[in-house]
Formats: sequence, structure tokens, C-alpha cells
Amino acid sequence: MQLDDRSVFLLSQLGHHVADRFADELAPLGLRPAHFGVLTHLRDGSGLSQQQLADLLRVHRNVMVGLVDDLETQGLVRRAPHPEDRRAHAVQLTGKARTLLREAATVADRLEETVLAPLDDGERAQLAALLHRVAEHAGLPPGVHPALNRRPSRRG
Amino acid sequence: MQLDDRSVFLLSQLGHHVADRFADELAPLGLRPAHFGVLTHLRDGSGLSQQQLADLLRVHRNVMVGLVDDLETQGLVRRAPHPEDRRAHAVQLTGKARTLLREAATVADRLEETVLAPLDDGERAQLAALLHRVAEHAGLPPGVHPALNRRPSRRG
DNA sequence: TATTGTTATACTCTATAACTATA
DNA sequence: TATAGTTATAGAGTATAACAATA
Repeated sequence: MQLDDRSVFLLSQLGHHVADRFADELAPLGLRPAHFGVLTHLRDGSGLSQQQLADLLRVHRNVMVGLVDDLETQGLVRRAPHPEDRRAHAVQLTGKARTLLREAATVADRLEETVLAPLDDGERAQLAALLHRVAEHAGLPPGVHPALNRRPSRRG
Repeated sequence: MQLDDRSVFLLSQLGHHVADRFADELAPLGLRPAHFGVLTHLRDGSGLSQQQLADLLRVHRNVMVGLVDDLETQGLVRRAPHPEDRRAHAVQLTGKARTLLREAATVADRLEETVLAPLDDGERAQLAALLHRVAEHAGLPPGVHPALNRRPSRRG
């Protein structure tokens, strides 16, 4: 069997391609995928601790320090005192971050449109359904976790 | 729109998952995905130069030095004099490598079966066809190039 | 002058450990 | 005694530049 006939190979290849493209298009906004992941998790329930964020994104809390530092420097989050634990920070989104998240959503929409361009609406729904079932069977967390820390490609 | 409803997100998530799993299952054979990629390219037309292999796998020739070193140490390839260019090496598979490639194919088959378990035969064909079209439209090289250098996961 | 293989170097990421302040 | 955040350090990976041999 040819390597490129295997669905697992195609999945891996396409997954990396899409992640790279997303990192590239996110870069002009000053974000890496991991930053986007943090902001996304804060969108609904603001005030998560860094440890909670680290668990959600499957990174070590040491890494989360740097990510929150980056976002704080850009004025996208603030470290507020945590109402229930004086050791922790309640990381909160700023208005600027909410604006930026809308731009990031546009980026994602545009990427989805580009990638799925060869498929009609019915086929897109088919693909999404199949991927959903496979992802669920693989036990992948439905929320977030794109395998972060992917930087924009150097040759893009 | 929820993040996990986007096909691009599912693709990225699944792609990384599959690549990680493949790296994990390849590790007991003493190979990383990049090694497997090199061996695969040598399977048909043995005698490629390191530079040719580097181009095919989209890595720098400096990196290929180390990969070929690894494979040579394990007795999977040999550096033969290149018949047409005395600067280059003709990298050739050994019989041991051909045996190992069959084992690696079994690993890939088993992984494909595990990942696609929730789909019946018709759905698997559907998925493969859709992925093929998307990959082709994205301009992904049909041969190889799984976004190599992925190591087995530490927490696997 | 350009290219193949090689080595050395710097830079980035990740992982681990340790420290502080709280709990 | 354990946990949240932080910092420092070491390791692995990648990228760049340079070199010798050959084209």
C-alpha cells in the first residue's frame, strides 16, 4: 500500500498543514496558537487561574507563566487577585482581547474556507461528521488543544 | 461557532494525535518518523544522495547527516560511493531495513485500524476520498512528508 | 563559482527542580 | 504537607554559517 493512500497519513499531513497555516495567519495579530488557546478558554468563564488554564491546554504551569506574560504585555489579559485563593491569579480578558478574538475567528473562518474550497456544502458536512466521530472515538478532548506552541513557519 | 465544530480544528487535532501515536508505536522499533520517512524513500529507488533525501523530506541537509548517521549505526542503510558524483553518497537500504519496513507497515496498518474503528468500510472510503481532495487542493506533496521529527510522547 | 557532506555555533523549546507565598 | 506562581538551569531540536572535497 502506498503511504499517501493511508488515511492516517493524510490526516497527519493535513493536520500539520492546517496548524502551520493557522500559526502563519495568526502571527500578524501578534499571537501564537497557544495564546489563542488561552484567550479562547477565558472567553466564556473569565477568571480562571493559571493552573486551570495549564490543565486545559495540556501544558505545564511554568509554560503558562510565559504565555500569560506575553498576553499581559500586549494588554490582552490582566492578572487580578483570585477571589478564593490568595496564591492564585484570576486571569481576565480585556476588551482589547475580545476584539482580537473576533479577528482571530475571521482568520479561522477564512482558513476553513480556503482548506475546504474543493468540497461542496454536503461534502463539508460529511467530512465534519466523520472527523467528529473519529475524534470522539480517539478520546480527544472536545474543547481545545490543537497541539500548541506551533510557531509561524519561517518559509511562509 | 464553537472551536471544536470547525473542521480545520478537528483536522489539526486529529493530525497531531495520529502523528503522536505513530511516533509512539514506531519507537520500539528504534525509529522516529523522520527515520521512517528516509527508509520509505529509499525503498523504491535505492541510492539517493543525502541532498536528494533532504529535499524529499523538506529538511536541511545538515539534519539529514544525523538521520543517516542514526540509520547507519543501526545497520539499516549504508553510505556507498555515488556512481555519478564523487562528492555525494548513494544511501542504500540493507536487508535488515527491508524487514523493518514491513514491521513498520504493520504498525501503520494497526494504527489506521484503531483510528478508523468507528467507521464502516464505506465511510472509510468516503473519508479517504474527501481527505485526498482537500490535500490535493492544498498542494500537499503526494509522496511523503508527515511533518517529521516528532518524538514519542513522554507521557505515553 | 556552486554544490555535497560535514562540523561547530547559537538560538529556541521543553523539562526539571527549586523557591515563595499561601492553603 | 501540598499547591499556585515564579525563576533558573539543563537538555533536545533547529537554524546558520563555515569548511573541505568535488563539480
